[in-house]
Amino acid sequence: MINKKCIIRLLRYKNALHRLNNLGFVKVFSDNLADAVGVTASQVRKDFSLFGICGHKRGGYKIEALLEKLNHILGKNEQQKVVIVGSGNIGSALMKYRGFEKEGMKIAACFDIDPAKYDRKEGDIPVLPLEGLRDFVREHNIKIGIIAVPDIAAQQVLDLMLAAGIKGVVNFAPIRLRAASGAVINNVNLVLELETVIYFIINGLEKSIAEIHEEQKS
Amino acid sequence: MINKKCIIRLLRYKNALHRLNNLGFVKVFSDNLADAVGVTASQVRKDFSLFGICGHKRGGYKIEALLEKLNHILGKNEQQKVVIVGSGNIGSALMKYRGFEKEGMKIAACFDIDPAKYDRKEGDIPVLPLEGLRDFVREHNIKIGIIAVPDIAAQQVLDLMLAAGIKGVVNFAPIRLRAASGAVINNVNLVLELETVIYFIINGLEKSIAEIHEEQKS
DNA sequence: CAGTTTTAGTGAAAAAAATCACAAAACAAC
DNA sequence: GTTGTTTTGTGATTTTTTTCACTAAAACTG
Repeated sequence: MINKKCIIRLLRYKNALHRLNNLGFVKVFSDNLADAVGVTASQVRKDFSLFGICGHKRGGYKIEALLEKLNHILGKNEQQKVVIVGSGNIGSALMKYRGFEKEGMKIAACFDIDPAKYDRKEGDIPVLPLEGLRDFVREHNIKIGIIAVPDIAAQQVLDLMLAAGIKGVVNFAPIRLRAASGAVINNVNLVLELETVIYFIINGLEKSIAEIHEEQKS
Repeated sequence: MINKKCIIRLLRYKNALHRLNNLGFVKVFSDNLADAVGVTASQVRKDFSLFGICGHKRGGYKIEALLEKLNHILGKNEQQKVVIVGSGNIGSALMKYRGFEKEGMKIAACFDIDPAKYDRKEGDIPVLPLEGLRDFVREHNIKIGIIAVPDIAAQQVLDLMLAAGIKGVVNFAPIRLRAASGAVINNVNLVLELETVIYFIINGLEKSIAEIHEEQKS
């Protein structure tokens, strides 16, 4: 009964709660959260019920307490270190993107095969030769990697990562990578995200579908 | 019975077929495709069945014919023009990303409020003042937009886009935007993609979940 | 304090999605 | 041309996910 989709919704609730919290709100009702995340109020309550989270009849949920519970369920936020492989467009955008830090993730380094990309300047996130991946990952005990290389190289990079000891990967190459047993792979295909929207628009299905909602991970 | 998820799978099949085609293959079996896309062979056949696509018993599917049928169902590939709003990390990465062109999409222009970002050099994708969005969209009859601005500005940008006549949006700001009726919004939350992987790793659920697979669009 | 309203919590029901299982067609081998 | 094998196509079944419908607690109202 407790499944991927449910976990993903919990993560979304958490994010939404964060935002509400920063805005100074103290409590929420199931339908506020539902709204923020794009599901029904029933769904929110059922999800919480599944994890034994309970609020107050007529009083909703205390945001702070709720966040605490969610953090507990989702695994407390010790900062996770992440490496990126591929310092092209997407890789370097992710390197510079501030959003990860905010949520307690740190990009420890980026790796590339192109010496022109190398960067060891103090203050920058280092861009290092791919050969160093294995040692770096081991030394820093890194579990999570991001693949931002062309599709042709993606499988090879994945193999390297897994060999180095990485356990979870977000793959931005437009090819589905398969998880070896014991690893988690989340394939994110940017082109597909756009194509999906295009499909619904050119086929005039706007009416029927206000929201496309799905996730793809592996 | 014909739903979003199914459409998304069709798009994936199409992408996979493209790849196989380029590799010189001429026919596929349902299980090849299943493999490439990460579903079961039954699923592939059922999806095809739903759209009246049929192959040859024992002979599988001719890739070329299949692609043609899929293109027909998914709306023939006339090149779609797209605008981006936000010329920051993600926006400029997407601008430079070659993957869109390959699939018949063209980034017509990018818009920003920061004059330092403006770029009208011949050969580059132009980066223009946000004020010009409305006219540009109308003039070029653009239906699809990408939001790559900070969360705080996202809703405002969406409103602008919709007012200009854009019908479908991919939103990279880490906040869920709601579709006005008649519009399609696909929220892509990069941080969440990473968080999801982290969750499954730190909770040691690798065994149970080889693949996280879902999409979220709105 | 009795009545009214609001909102959580949850088992039951419904809907949606995926899988199974098997018939039918196509081809191969002999 | 009979037998055996492979692979599609699809109705039936199962599983999963979502929604419904109702109870009960809490908080207001006057």
